[in-house]
Amino acid sequence: MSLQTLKQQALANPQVREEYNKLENEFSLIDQLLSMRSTAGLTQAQVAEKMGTQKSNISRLEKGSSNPSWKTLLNYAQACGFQLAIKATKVS
Amino acid sequence: MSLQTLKQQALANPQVREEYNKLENEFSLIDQLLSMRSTAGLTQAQVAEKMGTQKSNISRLEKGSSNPSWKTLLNYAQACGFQLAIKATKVS
DNA sequence: ATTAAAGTTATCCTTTATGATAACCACCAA
DNA sequence: TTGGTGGTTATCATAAAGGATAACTTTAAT
Repeated sequence: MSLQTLKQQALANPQVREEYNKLENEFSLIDQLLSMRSTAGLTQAQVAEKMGTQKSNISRLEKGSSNPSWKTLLNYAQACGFQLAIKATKVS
Repeated sequence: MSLQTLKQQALANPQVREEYNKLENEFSLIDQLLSMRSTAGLTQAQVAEKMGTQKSNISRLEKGSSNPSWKTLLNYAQACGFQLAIKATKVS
């Protein structure tokens, strides 16, 4: 059995799929944060300053070890010169 | 001077515009939550049950008086049968 | 090899989001 | 009018987010 089919079977389980989807979303969230800041050409310290906080907090945010609030996401995006919206897509 | 031009002038101020953008985003967030649940045809109590919480908390969430965490948004979306992503668009 | 800048990690403290419960309002059907 | 359903509000307790500071690692430049 290949890894692919193993993954398929695992994802056939609705419970597993839910967790998987959540993980995917978390990954993409962090990716988006990083990509916003890098295309803005800003350092963590610069973003922190614009947000009125500390660079260590930005690092914590970007390392994915936390669970940011919506307002924090908005502020971060704004500091990087972006506007934010959520995209909801029907699943299953 | 018309209301329109007054608004334009106000929005010409970067600080004002930042706040305005944040508000717009907050509105659209709540709209999306409501729309997810209504297209799913679920009651607050049903969503609450799927999320493992209480209907009063769902109400609080939807009334916009709070600032939900990303995971809370993911859970809510999932309970309504949606997947979530953030869309970042360059501004100004 | 040194230095400086960028990023990471740990810790403490304060604020706030979230869970839980209970009482309430609005509406509609029986 | 009564009962049921969907939604709201208030309050409390607890878990967790976010701010601040400091020490540390990594990386890049000279």
